[in-house]
Amino acid sequence: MKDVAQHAGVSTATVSRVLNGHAAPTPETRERVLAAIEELGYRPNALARSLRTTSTQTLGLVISDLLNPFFAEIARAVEDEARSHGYCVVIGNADESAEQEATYVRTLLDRRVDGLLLCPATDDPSLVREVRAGGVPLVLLDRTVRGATCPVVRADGSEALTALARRLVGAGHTRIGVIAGPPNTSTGRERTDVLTGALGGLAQVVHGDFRQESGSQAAARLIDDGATALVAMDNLMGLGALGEVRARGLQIPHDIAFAVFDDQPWFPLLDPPITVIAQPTVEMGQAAARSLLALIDGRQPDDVRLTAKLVLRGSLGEAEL
Amino acid sequence: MKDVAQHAGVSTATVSRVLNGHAAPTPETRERVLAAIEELGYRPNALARSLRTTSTQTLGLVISDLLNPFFAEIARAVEDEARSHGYCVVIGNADESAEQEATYVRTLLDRRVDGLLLCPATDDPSLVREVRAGGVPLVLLDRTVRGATCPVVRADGSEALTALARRLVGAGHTRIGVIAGPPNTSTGRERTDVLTGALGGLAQVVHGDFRQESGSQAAARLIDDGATALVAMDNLMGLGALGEVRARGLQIPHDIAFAVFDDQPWFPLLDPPITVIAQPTVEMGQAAARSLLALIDGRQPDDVRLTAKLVLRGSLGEAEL
DNA sequence: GATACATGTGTAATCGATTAACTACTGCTC
DNA sequence: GAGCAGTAGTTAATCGATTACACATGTATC
Repeated sequence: MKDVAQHAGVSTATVSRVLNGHAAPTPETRERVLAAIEELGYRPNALARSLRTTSTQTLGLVISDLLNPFFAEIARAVEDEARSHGYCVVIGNADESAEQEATYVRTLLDRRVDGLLLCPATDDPSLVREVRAGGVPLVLLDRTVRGATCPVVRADGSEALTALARRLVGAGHTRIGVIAGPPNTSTGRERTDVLTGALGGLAQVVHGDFRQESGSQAAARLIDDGATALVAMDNLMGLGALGEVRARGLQIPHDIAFAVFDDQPWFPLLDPPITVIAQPTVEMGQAAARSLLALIDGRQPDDVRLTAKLVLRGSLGEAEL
Repeated sequence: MKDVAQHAGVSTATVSRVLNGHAAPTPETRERVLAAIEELGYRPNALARSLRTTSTQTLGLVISDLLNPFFAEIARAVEDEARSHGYCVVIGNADESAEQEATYVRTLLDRRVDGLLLCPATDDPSLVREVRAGGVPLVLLDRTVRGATCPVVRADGSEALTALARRLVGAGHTRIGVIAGPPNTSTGRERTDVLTGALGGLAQVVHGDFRQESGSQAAARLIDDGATALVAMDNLMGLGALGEVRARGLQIPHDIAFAVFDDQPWFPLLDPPITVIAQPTVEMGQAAARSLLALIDGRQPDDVRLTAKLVLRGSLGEAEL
């Protein structure tokens, strides 16, 4: 910057003013400064600027698992929304580990992100408290924590799950295997509660960890126990469960009915296409980004609750009639 | 930091030394400082530190498309490798747009990342030159550019593609549809060149843009033209093509043989499972991160060329016998 | 011609860390 | 007891920007 100033025969203050679009500098001065910038290929140091202004124009996004397309889609939506408001997004991948999540959150705070989006790995509120104590704007995404004191953006699957349960029961299934998420996550618990509640005593629940491998194992146990229908509570466990079904040579829906929470582009390609509960991922990402930007802006956004939808495709068999 | 110093009855210099593990401070002083840090909940400002040390302990990673699981896997691997060396990764999503790619690269440079990993959207070398001019360590990943002057990490699919071609020709296919990537990307061009070369005059090429929609369209045209085999040059176009095949009610492999460049966890679930050329994504990400860290360390890493493998699963029909 | 006021620019403090250079103290040797 | 070495800690410069305040100049007013 000093070089630019010297080159243009002005002070660094003037260069800064030109850079920040202040009213002060003469058109002619501005011209000279811009020419010098161009000539020297100068680019301002964002670190120094942020240090001075205490604003980084950056949002932190800590997600549970980058390999999970559900979160990848969300990340993508957050990023688009943030960019359109002049913000950058730094993505942290917690890998469903509370420890790694905490590490990432602290790293992002140390780098002074202007706000933080968090998909909590567990419903333990201590990390959230820590962030709040630092005074950094925080929005929770997809999952919440006990006694959350910040805006939450998530999808409500109750209606869809209830409809799904009604169909399964109506079709005469009496042993319905539920591949549930971890009970220490809000989504894991709530989805399972709603579904088992709606199924009366017909549900058998096995908890997985939102990963493919646990889906296969859970499916194996449930099938062994005589389940005639399987519902996986997220797409990765669904993938694993499908593998197990396939490995055993079972036919969907003839031998077993099948549904998954979360849609994926390839579900329609299976034979039969898989019935899912689709979450509005793009809207979730957008809403979360918008809430966070509002918070940064000093406003107090409301919680956002979007609706997940049951998409019937055939893998439930006669339950879809 | 001043507060901590005051609280512990020492100067900021001493606090800094404790923080950075210098030898100087007495165990007793260290104890007092740590206590003060704990008590005040002090966390050092990474911006200020980076400004002073000119090191951010951050790598930039600009990928073509975050929604493409191929890149998501790579991102994940890069992140893991970087973290194990104490580095953070900032991911930028270029969305297959050269313009957005350039914007992101500049943003990351402005934030003074210690090094940059780039999956170039096109083979235009100007952006690479710009980065090199700034003296920032740079490694290209998956794709290269014309006259690249920096280490490149990629997967070589020549052998696998040649083997694939041999099988298709051997099985008597004479109209083989190739859904190619954009000709202005190195991977798009090279894969297509190798495959069409190995197929002699039997290939019909339609170019897509590495996205799902273009895969469907290309497949539609190729099927209309009488192709009896389809090869998609990346997983998203493969997804699109599969949708088109399915929409037309064609049976794989009876009506049409099918193969895809890139493996995906759900390919084995289809009926028949899809034959693919699998790239070692994790190794690519690791190697790229390692090369970049070496470069940052002042060493000169060699280009890395990993090998993609043909995985036969049944979607080629008799070509797999 | 003195006074007031607007306008464009420069000076220097500041953000929060790191670190070279310096000072003060302790203990040892001759 | 002077001289020296070694250790622990302080002072102050520095990184590269922003911005309050001061200053100089030009114009309008009486």
